[in-house]
Amino acid sequence: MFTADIPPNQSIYIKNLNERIKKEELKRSLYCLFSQFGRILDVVALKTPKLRGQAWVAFSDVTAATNAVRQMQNFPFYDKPMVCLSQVFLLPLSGRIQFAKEKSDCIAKEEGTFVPNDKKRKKHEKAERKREETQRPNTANGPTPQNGAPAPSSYKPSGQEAMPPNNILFIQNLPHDTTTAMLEFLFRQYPGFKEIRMVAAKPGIAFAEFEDDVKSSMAMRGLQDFKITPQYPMLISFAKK
DNA sequence: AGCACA
Repeated sequence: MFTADIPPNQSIYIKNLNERIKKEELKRSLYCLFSQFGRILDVVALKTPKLRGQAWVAFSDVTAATNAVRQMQNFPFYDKPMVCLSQVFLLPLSGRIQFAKEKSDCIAKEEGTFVPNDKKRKKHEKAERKREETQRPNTANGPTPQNGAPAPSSYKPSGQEAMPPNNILFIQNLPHDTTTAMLEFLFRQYPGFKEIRMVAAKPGIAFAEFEDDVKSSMAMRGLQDFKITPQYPMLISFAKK
């Protein structure tokens, strides 16, 4: 059963996020993290006192949202750093992802049922503005992503899709600052995951080992073309025997 | 802990 009595809908609500992450970074990370479940219409995160550490992700359909809630609940979250994009943030703990209580504005707008609520907005407007004024660059917190001008992706499909099934996957076209932890995060969602191996001397590629080739195939299907950054859809094939 | 979005 899902958390609480909120009926499934297109938007999910996430709480217990690391509050030190800047808003834009958090949104990008969540976008990256959840886009594996379907098309995302909007990610909302505010840093107001009441709303910090929380976020909403609106999907284009409830199936995607349902998968997101279900998968993330089964995820062995506890105390492991959650990694996405070049950002590491503390995970929401297991069970901290639910369906949103109310319809996201972006969805209401698509349906043509959107009605602005001035009262609520006015209140938060003030808080937001105040925050913006007092906000200063925050360098002391957490790792700073090293995203120096990403060279345009220079990958060419290598025809390895045709390799015979293998319990080990070969992953190409990764951003050069991809870490083992990021890939573990992505691949361990799939049953039978064993480990990620990267070679320091060869940036941009990695190996993901599964218990067998049926399980590795599932992960390949699920993560094929997953974009850790927008320019780099990952290219997954079976490793050479 | 905490359910919003001009």
